[in-house]
Amino acid sequence: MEEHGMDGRILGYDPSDPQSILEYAERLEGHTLREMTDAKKIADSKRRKGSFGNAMEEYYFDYAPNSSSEPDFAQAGVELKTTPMKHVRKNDLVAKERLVISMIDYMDVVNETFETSHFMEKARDILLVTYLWEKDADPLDYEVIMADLWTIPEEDLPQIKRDWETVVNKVRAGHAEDISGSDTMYLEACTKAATSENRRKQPCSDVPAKPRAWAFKASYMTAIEQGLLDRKTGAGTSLARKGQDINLLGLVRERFEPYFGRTEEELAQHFGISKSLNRCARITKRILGVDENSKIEEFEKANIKPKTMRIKRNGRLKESVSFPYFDYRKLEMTDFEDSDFHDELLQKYLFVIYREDEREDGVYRLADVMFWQMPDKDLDEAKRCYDQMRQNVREGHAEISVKSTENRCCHVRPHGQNGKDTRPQPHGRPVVKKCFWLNAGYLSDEIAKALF
DNA sequence: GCATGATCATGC
DNA sequence: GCATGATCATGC
Repeated sequence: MEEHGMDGRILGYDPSDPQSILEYAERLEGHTLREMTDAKKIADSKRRKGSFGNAMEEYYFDYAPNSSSEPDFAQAGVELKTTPMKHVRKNDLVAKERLVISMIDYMDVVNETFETSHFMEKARDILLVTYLWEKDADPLDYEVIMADLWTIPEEDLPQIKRDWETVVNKVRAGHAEDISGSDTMYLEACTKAATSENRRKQPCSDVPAKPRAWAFKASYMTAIEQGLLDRKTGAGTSLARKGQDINLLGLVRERFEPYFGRTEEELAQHFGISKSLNRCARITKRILGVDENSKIEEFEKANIKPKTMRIKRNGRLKESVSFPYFDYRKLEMTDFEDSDFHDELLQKYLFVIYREDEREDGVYRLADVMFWQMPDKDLDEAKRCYDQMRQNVREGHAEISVKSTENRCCHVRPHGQNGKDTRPQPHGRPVVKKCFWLNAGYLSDEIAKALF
C-alpha cells in the first residue's frame, strides 16, 4: 500500500493502522527530529508552545497540523499528543506540564454523560510521544523518550469520571466561574487564555466564565509516564483493588476512621513505633496499610503528600508548615511561576488532623483527615510573598524576611542547622538558610472552612 | 553529611 | 498567646 503525504511523498506508515503508526513513531525513541527528518529549522522561528508537536506532524508524519475536532490520524481514530518531561534533582524525570485534551464547551458539556463525552472521545486512543525538554534548546533537538499507544487505565477511570462530574456539576449548578484546578485529582479544568479578558457564556447562569480545557494534571502525567517507563518492573502499591471503585478520600477516611479519638502515644504504641520526631508521619503510613518505605500509587498520581496538623484547643495550629529551604541566588533569578515554591504550592496534601485533648494539655488525638490544595486565588497572595522576598534579596537584604503579619498566607523564616548554617546571597554576606512557611493562622482557617 | 519534619526559646 | 528566630534529630 502506498500512502501519500502533503507533498506527494510516500508515507512511512499506514495511516489507517494504529499499530503501523506506533511502530513508525517508536523509531523516534532516543532520537531527535533533526536527526530523523529533513527539517532545518522550526517553521515558526520563535519557539512557541507546541512547536515540537507541530514540527513532528509536519516533518515526521507528513501531514498538515490541524486544530479541527477530527482525530489527528482520522482513519485510525488515533489522537497524537506530544508532551515534555524534564529532569529534576536526583535524576528524576517528571512531566513538565499538564496534558491538555480539548476545550470545554460549557453549553454542550452539561448535556453529555462521561462515557459518551467529547472528552472521552479525544482521550480514548492517544499516541503519546514523550520528549525530554531542555531549557533554551531548539525543539528540533529535543530527544524523544518514548512513543506509546495510550488509553486511560481502567483503574483510573472511576477517579477521572468523578473529576469530570465535579467540573460538569459546577457548570450545571450555574457556577462555571467558580471552577478551580484544585477541585479535582487527576483530570482538571485548566484555564486557557486566563490572563486575557476572554470570557465564555455558561448555560445555567448569566455570569461569564473563563475559558477552560480538560487536561490531565502534570502530577498524573508524571505517574503515567513513569509507569510507562518502568512497565517491566511493575513496582508500586495500590490502595484500591482492581475493579473496586476508587474514591480516594473515601478510601483514605475508611482507613483512618477506626483510629479517630486515639492519642498519638496510643497509636505509636499500637503500631510499635518508637518515640521519634517523625512519629506521626510513620503512624499515617501504617494506618494507610502500606509499608513505611513504599509509595502509595494513587498518592503519587495525584501528587498528594501527607502532612500532620496539630490543632490546639483554641482552634489554632500548633505550628506553621515549612517547605524546603531556598537558594538566594536562584530566588533572584527565578520568576514565581517557575519556582520550586510554586510547584510545592500546586501539590495536593492529605492533612492528618490531631486535636488537643479537652482537658490534658499537650495530648493530641487523631480527629480527621482531609485533602487540601491552595486555592487559585491564594496563589496570588503567595506570589506577593515570593516577590517581596525576591526584592529583599535583590537589594542585598536576604536577612530581612517576609513576616507572617505581612502576608495572609505565607512567610519566610530561618531553617538551618544553626546560626552558622548559611547560604550565599547574590549581593552581600552569606545569610542563614531560610524557607517559605505556610502561616498557622491561614491553615487553621482553611481547615475550619473544610471541616465545618 | 545534609535535607527536612518537628520542635524549642525568646521577646513582645 | 503569638511571631519569629533558632535548633534538634531522624533517615536518606
